[in-house]
Amino acid sequence: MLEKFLKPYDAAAVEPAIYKMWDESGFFNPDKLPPRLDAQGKPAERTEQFSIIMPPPNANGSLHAGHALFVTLQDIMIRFERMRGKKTLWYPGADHAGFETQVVYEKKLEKEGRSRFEMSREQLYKEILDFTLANKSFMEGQLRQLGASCDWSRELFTLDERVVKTVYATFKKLSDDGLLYRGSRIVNWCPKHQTSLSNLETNRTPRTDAFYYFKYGPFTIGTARPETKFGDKYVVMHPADPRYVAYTEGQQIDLEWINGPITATVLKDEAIDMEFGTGVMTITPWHDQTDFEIAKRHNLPLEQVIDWRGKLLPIAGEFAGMSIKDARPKIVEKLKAKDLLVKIDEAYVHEVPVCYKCEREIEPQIKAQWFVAMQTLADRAKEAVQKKEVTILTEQHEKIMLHWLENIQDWNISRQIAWGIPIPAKLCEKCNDGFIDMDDSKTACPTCGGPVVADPDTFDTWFSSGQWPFATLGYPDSADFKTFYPTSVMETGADILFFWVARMLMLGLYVTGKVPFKDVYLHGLVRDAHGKKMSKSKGNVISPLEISNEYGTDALRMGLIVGNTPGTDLNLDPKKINAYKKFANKIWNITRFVLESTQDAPATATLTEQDAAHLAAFRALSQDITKDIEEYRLYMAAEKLYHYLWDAFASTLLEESKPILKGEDTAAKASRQVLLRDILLDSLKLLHPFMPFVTEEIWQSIGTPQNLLMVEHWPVK
RNA sequence: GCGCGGUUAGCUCAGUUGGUAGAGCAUCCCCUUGACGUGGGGAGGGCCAGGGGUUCGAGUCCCUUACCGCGCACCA
Repeated sequence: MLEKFLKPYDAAAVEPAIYKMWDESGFFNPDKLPPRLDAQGKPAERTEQFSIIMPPPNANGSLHAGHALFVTLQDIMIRFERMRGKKTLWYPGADHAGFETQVVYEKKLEKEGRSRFEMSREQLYKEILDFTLANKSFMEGQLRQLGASCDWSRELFTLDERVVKTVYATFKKLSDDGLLYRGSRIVNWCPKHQTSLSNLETNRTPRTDAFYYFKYGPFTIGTARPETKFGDKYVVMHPADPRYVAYTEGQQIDLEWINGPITATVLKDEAIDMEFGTGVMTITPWHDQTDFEIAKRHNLPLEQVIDWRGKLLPIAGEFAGMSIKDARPKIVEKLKAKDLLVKIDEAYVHEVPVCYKCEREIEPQIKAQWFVAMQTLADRAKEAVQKKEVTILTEQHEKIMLHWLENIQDWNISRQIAWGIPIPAKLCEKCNDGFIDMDDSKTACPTCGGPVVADPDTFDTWFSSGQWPFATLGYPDSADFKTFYPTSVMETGADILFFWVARMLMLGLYVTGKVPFKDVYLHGLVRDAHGKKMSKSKGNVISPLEISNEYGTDALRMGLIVGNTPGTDLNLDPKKINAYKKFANKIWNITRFVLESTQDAPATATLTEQDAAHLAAFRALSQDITKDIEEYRLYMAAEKLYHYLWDAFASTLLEESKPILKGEDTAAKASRQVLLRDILLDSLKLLHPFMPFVTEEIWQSIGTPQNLLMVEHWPVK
């Protein structure tokens, strides 16, 4: 009887040593996994592969509960398949997380009273790189604490040269295939962060604003944004609107406007909603998507009214240089003084796009950017989903994905930030054209021969992240790519279904011709005990590392798994974690009892009829659990193990065993001893993917064969 | 506007292909029985949101209503 089982299980004391043992075994690396013993007991090669590419955590902060959840889910899958004899690769990485990290760093600068706009690009890049690399190693330590059995020898950073090369090759391929274009379009401009953003990086928030009605010659126009109206010289109405049949396309009308008399031109366009406002509007093509499209259709001039910082330009006359907020009431005041104000609707509820990071209102601006034409890519991805080349868990998310793919829009992949992969392109200073320059060799514009400068922009992080599965595995030639692509499962948060999963699917299919993963397992958000979203400002953030320290990583993992169905949110309650801490101790004590009771046990025995039935029931349960894991019902498998061990094994079987073990019937006693020992050993195997530390610790202590439990054979064929 | 979910015990949630409901926490009672008091044994508590339908049988499938939530979208 080992001394250590006389004391309660102390997770914090054993976990680091256990992890070290696994790590040093080399078995996280699929190339170093030990051979399997075949039916004849001979070593055999692992022929089937199983691979997961880890969603690379952002190297800009501490791991949060969502990270702990993905580590747990993926580690369970990997450990399960490794024990089942597959060649398992779990590929770890770290994400530079372009915009996200730059925002984090900018906040840090702000606290220090500094600003990115006061430093050179190079300086900013260098500082963020140092910051990121420091965080990266910190974060890796945390992944280890959570038990991640990933292959550290392969770890890749999203700014590593291999990734950049892959990304450049894809950029070039898109261009060669005519799927890439540079164009001046309306982009989502964040005046705080000074960059354009993709549609996914903006949120819409409902707001109540004033809606103004102004006299515009013979018309009354409605607007929520008087500050954009300075250059409005076109007045538009629906061609079928009976109220305005008297006016004809191209008709010119002299009228008094904000800063004096102007000549306005009448346009008819079907984009106008006759029901809205007065059915007449003036257009500001530089700052509105709809207006921009109308302007394009009618070939109208474009003029910027608001600058990149959100201040009015000289076109605004006396209001030039003012912020929107300051200018708006003054403009309205002036129009009122000129008797051009008709009325104000104070309770106009609409939704305005805001930057998803700073929540500042997005200012639509026209800017030349690189765009990827998405329709072809999306069509292929849609086909892959419909033909089940890739299976998305859950069906609900599959529908959401298809819906998104069907309504795909072109993707602006340029960002005006320093922290990212530079776009390998040059811009002409004369004709403003942009062109790809992969080897940085072009010195003149191929269109007009003008002088060129390097494109100062970087790629949207998701453009490179979208290529992560084949970038990590070394497309097209490496052995890893040939062995492990397509990967088995992509396990990630449902919240990045479009940002990441859809892009990986589209780009993976486009570049490699194959889906990047066969199954997609999406997890929901980890919320606090009451279902509230965790946030620093609410003060309800639960740190997985603290939980792990207090209750043990195994308990944390169980708390994250039991009751957590794919695609739905999970409430993390420390009380629940505590229940699984007790469970770890329960297993510890079960072991103690079995060890004490089986010291004089024979190696084998003929099972009594009753014991054979117990064993059969356990075998049936083991098969059930195996099937549950295969079909991604990890929550069911974990709960079944919990109940079997606590209720069936400990409370019932062990209690029932006490008289038998003390009894006179030696055959019955031997049978029961063998039964208890065998079930315990197999239970440890079944439980290992879920609670790797306590099971390995016990395995090492009672050590039948001196192997790591991590690479033992799964007890179900 | 279009699309997608949820509504099960006091609280937070499970319930795999339809076969008369489960967990954790909370509540109440009993137990210093040598594996474990981080325990053991037991109890209470649910017309599974309302209504309709399919079925021998529905929490589970279909329709509908109400409430809550989420995603997408260029209404000035």
